[in-house]
Amino acid sequence: MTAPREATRDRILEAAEHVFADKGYHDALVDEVATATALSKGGVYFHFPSKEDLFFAVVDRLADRLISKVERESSTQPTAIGRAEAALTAVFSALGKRRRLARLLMVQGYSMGNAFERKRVELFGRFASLIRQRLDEASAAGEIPPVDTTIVAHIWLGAINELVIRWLYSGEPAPMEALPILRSVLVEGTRASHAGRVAGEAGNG
Amino acid sequence: MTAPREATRDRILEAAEHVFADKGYHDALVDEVATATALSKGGVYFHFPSKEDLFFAVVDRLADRLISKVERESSTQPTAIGRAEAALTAVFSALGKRRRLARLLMVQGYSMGNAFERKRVELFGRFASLIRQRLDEASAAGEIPPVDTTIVAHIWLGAINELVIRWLYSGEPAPMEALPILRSVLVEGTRASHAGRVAGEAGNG
DNA sequence: TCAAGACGACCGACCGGTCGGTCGGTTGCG
DNA sequence: CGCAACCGACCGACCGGTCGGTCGTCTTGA
Repeated sequence: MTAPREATRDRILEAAEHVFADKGYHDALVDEVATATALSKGGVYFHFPSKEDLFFAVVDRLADRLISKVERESSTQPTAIGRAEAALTAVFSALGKRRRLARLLMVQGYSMGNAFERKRVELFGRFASLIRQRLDEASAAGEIPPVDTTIVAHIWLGAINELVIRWLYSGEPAPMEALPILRSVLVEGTRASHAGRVAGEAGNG
Repeated sequence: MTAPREATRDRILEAAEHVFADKGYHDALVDEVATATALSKGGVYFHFPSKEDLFFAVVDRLADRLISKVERESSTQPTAIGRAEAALTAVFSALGKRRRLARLLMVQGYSMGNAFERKRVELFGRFASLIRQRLDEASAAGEIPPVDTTIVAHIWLGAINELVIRWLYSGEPAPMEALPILRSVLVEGTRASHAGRVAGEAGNG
């Protein structure tokens, strides 16, 4: 296990994570990643075919970890709405504790330009699904009204996103301070929601 | 009024709006703006000192217009919570009708790199204030609980942001379809919210 | 046992296209 | 004439990606 080959690959990913998080995709130099890995540029290109591939590998790795963590932490709650709320809390506090993770996943990709669109949809789609699945359970269990859970999940995710970015850029409010309000507004709002496509097809996407 | 000087400036801003919205800051070329304005690069640089200044001028111009429009449309409601809801609706549907506006304000700035942070805080802060002011009135009138309206305003704005970006990138759901759910979840959630800094200082931002 | 070759991992100088910005020059209006 | 407005060829820093080469380790076979 961990053949030396994989070990080097991981070191590159680790270094790239730091560099991309600090500088953003565009301003990050492959040479910086190489130096931080104690490798030359050619060495980096031996393991990754392009800067773009390297960036996506970094993002995917972080997203996988975050998603596992959230699934683990939110699975212990007894009620479906409780699991949805736990997922919300887990995503928000994980991002709120690690600036680097948050910067990378929520901000720095855009500097790739329009090539990031696809990845952004996929990435946020995965996060939204985490929440949506729980909301679907809650809806099936009658714990919340039968709204379009995809839209509601994106509303939740968007709220998280904005609070995290604002915290990243301005330092306030501290996530732990904002969390109770976030939870309250979104959970109560979802419980009390009454509009939208109530009947028929909710998941035509 | 509209001295020829200002007229040319406006033509540049108009062209730049298109180019930046399509390509993003980084991938947009000053030469493209010049060509689209039927001007040379030197001509553009006669009116704007740098590409960065030009971009900010475009953003500020659009933000000013959007804010005036929202203020106008949301001021007619009789109740404070009604005005807050109208502001939400106005922002969301304005962005939902004009892809170019939405792309420019919500996405394409990031490709500037970290130099955009400051502007992003300012820009989103202005939009959030639109909502926050109405929430403050609602709070004072006892129409909603005394929560931290700055945080709630950012929750609203974040939800708008995510739904708009998702629509921009994937084409669905159509804003007009999502709006009722958005309104319902956020307004009811704000009405029913109970947690957070209830006492003492709510507006320390 | 050990030279001879093969190979994976890595090096780093270099290439080549790109693009923001400059500047000497031109135009036309008052 | 004089100045504002504009032209467009040119500069030069920048950086992703390439490629011929190196070096240590493994394989082979006599």
